[in-house]
Amino acid sequence: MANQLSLSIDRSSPVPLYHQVVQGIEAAIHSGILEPGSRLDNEIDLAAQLNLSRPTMRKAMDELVRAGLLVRKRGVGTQVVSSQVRRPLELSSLYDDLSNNGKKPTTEVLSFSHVEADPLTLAALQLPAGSKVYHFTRLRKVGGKPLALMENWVRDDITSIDEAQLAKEGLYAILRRGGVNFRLASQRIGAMIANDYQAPLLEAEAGSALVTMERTAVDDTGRMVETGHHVYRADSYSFEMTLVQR
Amino acid sequence: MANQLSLSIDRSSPVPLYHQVVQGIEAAIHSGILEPGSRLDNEIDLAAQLNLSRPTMRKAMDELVRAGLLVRKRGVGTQVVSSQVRRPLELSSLYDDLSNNGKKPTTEVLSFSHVEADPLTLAALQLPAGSKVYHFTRLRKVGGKPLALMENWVRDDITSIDEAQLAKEGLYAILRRGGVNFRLASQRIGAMIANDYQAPLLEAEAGSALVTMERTAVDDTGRMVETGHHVYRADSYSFEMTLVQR
DNA sequence: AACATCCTAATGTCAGGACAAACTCTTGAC
DNA sequence: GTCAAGAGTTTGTCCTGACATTAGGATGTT
Repeated sequence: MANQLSLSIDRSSPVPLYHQVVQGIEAAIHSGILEPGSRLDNEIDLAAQLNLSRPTMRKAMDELVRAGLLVRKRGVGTQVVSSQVRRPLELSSLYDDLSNNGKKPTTEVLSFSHVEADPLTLAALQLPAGSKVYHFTRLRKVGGKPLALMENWVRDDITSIDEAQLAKEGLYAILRRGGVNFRLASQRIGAMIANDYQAPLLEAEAGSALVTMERTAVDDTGRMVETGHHVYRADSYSFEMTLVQR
Repeated sequence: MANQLSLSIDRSSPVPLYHQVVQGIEAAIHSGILEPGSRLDNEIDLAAQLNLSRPTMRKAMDELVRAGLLVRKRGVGTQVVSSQVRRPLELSSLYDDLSNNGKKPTTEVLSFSHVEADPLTLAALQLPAGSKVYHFTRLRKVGGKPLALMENWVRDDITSIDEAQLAKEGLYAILRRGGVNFRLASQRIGAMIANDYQAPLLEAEAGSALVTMERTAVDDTGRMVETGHHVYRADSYSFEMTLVQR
């Protein structure tokens, strides 16, 4: 049952070999060369076809299994999963998500200040008393229609932020350029009713449904970098994700 | 900087060695033996201390990094992450989540039928025309208070389901006992306003906010097993999750 | 024809080694 | 005193090899 998925591996590339394999198989699945449900060759043959060792091949397949694209069964083989699934929720900003989907988001900075953090923010970011933070609220629109109302607090000892930057690009892009390597974020998603402040800004009726998200992001040194409270129009936004059993 | 985390590895156990290490370190972190921010010994020493090879040790640490408990940096070492983060959203049912938190959920079956699937359900579960499915709605309460209203469709060629079972335990427990090995699920979380049907059942006022979730679950053979539409009282439920950068 | 048993194929686990790349700290030069 | 070069440490990648475990088909027996 040969399944020639003619990938090419570039051994002089700085991209690790197993990651090249991941990208190759991912592309083959998304382009339809590998159909949902079809079986792959066994690991040993695949490794031999690409002149790789089995551990390297396995590491690549491990990632694809984790991502939910492949399913392995001992004694049987490896199959392309029935597809129709989305990528897992990524550690990215709304701005990135929209840009990647070809949309053109615009940002309106409603307020911006550099102030001493209130006790709740100190706790959320685990900062010592008296620390200053950036505090700002933004309104994000897509195609002229309001989508999200975002309030954020960011520690100020990483990179400086100004209002003009925030209007031009996403918060995460600014922070990444400031040297922040995000590692993880914990977030909570819920719902609420639009209040009298939110409704007109989002051009929604008072009493309509909003999706709420609270998030705190941590960088690779363990610092809490950013915390925020966002609300989205429920008729225009929802969170999609894929859960993988481990 | 020795960091004796006296784990014991049982080589005669059927549990893989790397998984024993994962459990051991996980326990050490949760019990506070390994404090947040503390550095672990390097991989080679750790492997030697436990009489393991480096690849085995690395595989264990890979899992912990993926789970967000550890952070590695080349040339520097491995640290316990600042903690305070929750476990990732698991592929589990509401019933399991509540039971694990010590709550005592009760389930009321509002409707139950075994019927031909409508076109939307056929598409969601990728079934051939004319297939029959179980269709039921349930109301879940905790401490006597309504929390969730759940409508589900389940394919009928896996295991039989009856009303009495659904009142006693969670859907996923029934399916797992029927031989289903869940692999992944894709879900969408959003918000809506309680309508006249939902509000009285959830003992909420009409017009109050609800969290909505739509989910389709896939087993290890690639079959779409179950799809459902759930709504939760926004004042009693929200989705918490940890996102890990990869 | 039905059933239990063996065999094969595939993934799962584990070992040991080698070199590359990145970060830190020290040392040295200016 | 400041900056740059280098050494050492630690993780990242990749290889070869071996055996265990499981699923499913083939085989043989009753």
